[in-house]
Amino acid sequence: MTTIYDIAKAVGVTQTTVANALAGRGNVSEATRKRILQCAQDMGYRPNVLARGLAKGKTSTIGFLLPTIANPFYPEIAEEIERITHVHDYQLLLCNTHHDYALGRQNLERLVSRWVDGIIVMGSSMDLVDLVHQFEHGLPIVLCNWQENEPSPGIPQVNVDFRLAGELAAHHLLALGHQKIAIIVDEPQQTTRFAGFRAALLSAGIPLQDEMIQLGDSTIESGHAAARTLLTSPQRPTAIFATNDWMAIGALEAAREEGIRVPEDLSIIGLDNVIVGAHISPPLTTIDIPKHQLAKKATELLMRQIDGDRDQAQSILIPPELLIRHSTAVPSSATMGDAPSLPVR
Amino acid sequence: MTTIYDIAKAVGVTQTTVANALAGRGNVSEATRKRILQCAQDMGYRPNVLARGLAKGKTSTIGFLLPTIANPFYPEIAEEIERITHVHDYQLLLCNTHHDYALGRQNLERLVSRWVDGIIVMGSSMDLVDLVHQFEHGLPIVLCNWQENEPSPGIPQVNVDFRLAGELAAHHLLALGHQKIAIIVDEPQQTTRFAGFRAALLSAGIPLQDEMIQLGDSTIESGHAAARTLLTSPQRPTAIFATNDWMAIGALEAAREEGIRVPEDLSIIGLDNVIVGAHISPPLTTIDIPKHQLAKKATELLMRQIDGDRDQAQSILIPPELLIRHSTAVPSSATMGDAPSLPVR
DNA sequence: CTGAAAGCGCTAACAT
DNA sequence: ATGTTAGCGCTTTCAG
Repeated sequence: MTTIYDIAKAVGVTQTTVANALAGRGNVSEATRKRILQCAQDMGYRPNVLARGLAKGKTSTIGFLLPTIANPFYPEIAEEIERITHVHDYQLLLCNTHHDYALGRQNLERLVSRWVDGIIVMGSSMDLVDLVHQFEHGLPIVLCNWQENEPSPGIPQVNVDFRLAGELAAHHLLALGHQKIAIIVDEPQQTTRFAGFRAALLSAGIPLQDEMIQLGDSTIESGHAAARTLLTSPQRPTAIFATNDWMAIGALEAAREEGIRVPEDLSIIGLDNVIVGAHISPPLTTIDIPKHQLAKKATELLMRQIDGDRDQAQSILIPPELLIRHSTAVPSSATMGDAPSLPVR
Repeated sequence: MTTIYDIAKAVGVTQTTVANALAGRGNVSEATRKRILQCAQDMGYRPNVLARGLAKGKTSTIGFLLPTIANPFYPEIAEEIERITHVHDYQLLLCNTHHDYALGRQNLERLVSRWVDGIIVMGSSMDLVDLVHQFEHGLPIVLCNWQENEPSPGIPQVNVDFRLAGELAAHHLLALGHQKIAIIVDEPQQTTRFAGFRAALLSAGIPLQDEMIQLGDSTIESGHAAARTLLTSPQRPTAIFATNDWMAIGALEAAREEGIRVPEDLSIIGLDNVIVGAHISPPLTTIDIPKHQLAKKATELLMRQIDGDRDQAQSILIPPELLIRHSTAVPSSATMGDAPSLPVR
C-alpha cells in the first residue's frame, strides 16, 4: 500500500504538502499539486481510512441495525439508506440481529469498537436498554420504525403511525361488511398496530374474539401456521389481518391448502407493502409503509445529530396508507342486503 | 472512550501490561490480570479496532459485493456468509452495486481504503477487470456464483454449474412433453444457463426459436413484460424457463393477466429457489441453487487465502438440483398418446 | 513478570 | 508555500 509518505518521497516534498494537495486545501502551488496528484494516481494511492479515522476521531461510517434482510421489507429501506449515506460520503455498516437481543448487543458493540459516527436502528432488532446506554455515552442514534410505543428516552426517532395502520386495516374490513374478523400478530413487537386494529373493531361494535387472535413471528411459515389454526377452527373467520405482508403470504398459502378462495371466501390484508405482494395471486391488499420517506428522515435525523445538533429529541411520525388490491372483498356469506360494494384501485 | 492507557493509569501499571492482560497473553500475574480485567469492565472499555487494524495491518473485516439485496436470492447467501464470518471473528461489509459497474468500482475502492482483509464478490455485481487489478496487488478475493463462464485469471471461485442448471430445466420440460418452449433470460449475465438449456433442447430435436427468446434484467417487472410479449404472440409457448425466480414470478403474473392457467395451459420454471417461491400460487417449480453451500465454500476459500494460502487457484463447482413443485405440468394441448406423467414431490 | 519505545498512516496545529 | 512535530489507540519488539 502506498502512503502519503511514499508520494512525498517520490515527488520530493513533505507529507504535509501531499496531504494538503490531496485534501484540496489551497496552500499548495499549482505546480507541485499537479505533480503530487499525478504521482498519487500513478502509484495507485488510496487513503487509509483507518488512519484517518484514528487521527480525526471520526470515521465517516454509520451502522445500521435491522432484524433480517431475509424479509424484503428491510432491504427496501436498507438500500435507500445506503444510497443516501453514500451521497454524504458515509459508509454503511449493515448488521442483521435476527431478532436476537444478544446478537443485537454484540453487533452494537462491534459498531462502537469501530468508532462509527452514529447508528440507525430498526424496530424489533434489539434491546432498547443497550441503545440508551450508548446514547447517553454520546453515540448519535436514531430509532427507525421502532416497535411500537416503547418509551424512547430522548433518542430521536422516525416512526410510522402504526396505530393508524391498524385502524385502516380494520376500517377496510368493516367497510366491506366483515363480522368474523381475525388477526395474526407478532407480539409483543407489533402491539400498536394490534391495538389500533382492536380498538377500531370495538368501536364498530365488533369486538375481537380471543380465539380470533393468533401469534406469529413475522415469517411466512408462522403466518401459514397461524392461518391454518384459524381456518380449521369451527368459528372460521371471513377476514384476516396479518400484521406484516410476509405472514399474509403465509396465510394466503394456508387458505389455498384448505380450499378456501381468496377473496371470495376469505379476505386477507397485510401490512408493509412489500414489492412482491403486488405480483402474487391474488395481489395482496395491504397497508403501505412509506419506506423511502422513513429512510430519508432517519438518515437526516442522524446526520443532524452527527453534526452536533444533539438533544433536540425529535420524533417524526409518518402516516401509512391503505392499498387495496385483490385479496380483500365483500364476504360471500354476506346475507345482509346492504353489503357495501368493493372499491378497487 | 476509555483506552488501555486509561486503564493502565487507573490500575497503576503500564499500557503493555494492560494490553497483555486483555489479549490473554500468559505473561501477566493472576493478581494484576484480575484487577485489569475488572477495571476494563468497570470503565466500559471497548478496544478500538481502527487502532488495532492500523497497528497490525489486519482489520478482521471482509467485504461482500453483490448486485442487490432487493432480490431475495442474495440475502439468503449474505446472511449465511455474515454468520460464518462472525464465527471467525470477522466483520462483514455489505455493498450493493445495483448491477452498476461504476458503483461497483467505487465500492471496491472504499473497501480497499478500509483495508479489508479480503472480499467475496457475487456475479453480475461488477467488472472483473477491477477485481483482477486488486487481486494482483495482493488482495484476497473469491468469486462467488460468478456469471457465467467468464475467464477468471487465477482468482479462486466457487460456482454453480449453470450449464447443468439450464439442462435440468430443459429436460424437465421435455420430459413433460412440451414442444413450444420459451426462455426469459438476463443476457449476457446468465449466458451459461441459457447455453445449457438451448443445447439440451437442440439435442432433443426441438431447437429454441428466436422468437421464443426474451430478454429480462432479473427483476419481477422485466419477467412480467417478457412473458407478456411471449404470451400475446401468435406462436404462444406452452412452457417458459425464466432464468431466475424473480422473473418467473413476473411471468406467472403475466399469465394470470392473460387468463392463461398455470400449469394447465402454461408451465413455468424458474431458477434460484427463492424461499417465497414455495409459498405462492402455484408453488414455483425451480432449479435449486445450494446457497448455503455456496456461502460456506466461498468463505472457506477466502479465509484460506487470508491465511496466506495464495495462488492455489481453486475453482469449485456445485451442482444445482431440479425442484418440482406445481407450476409445471404436462401440456394440456398434448395430443400425443404417450405424454409422460408428471412426477411431483 | 513488567516497562520503555517505536511505529502503523494520517491529521492538525505550529513553525518557517 | 512548505516543513516540523505531536498525537490518535493499539501492537510489538526489546530491555529490565
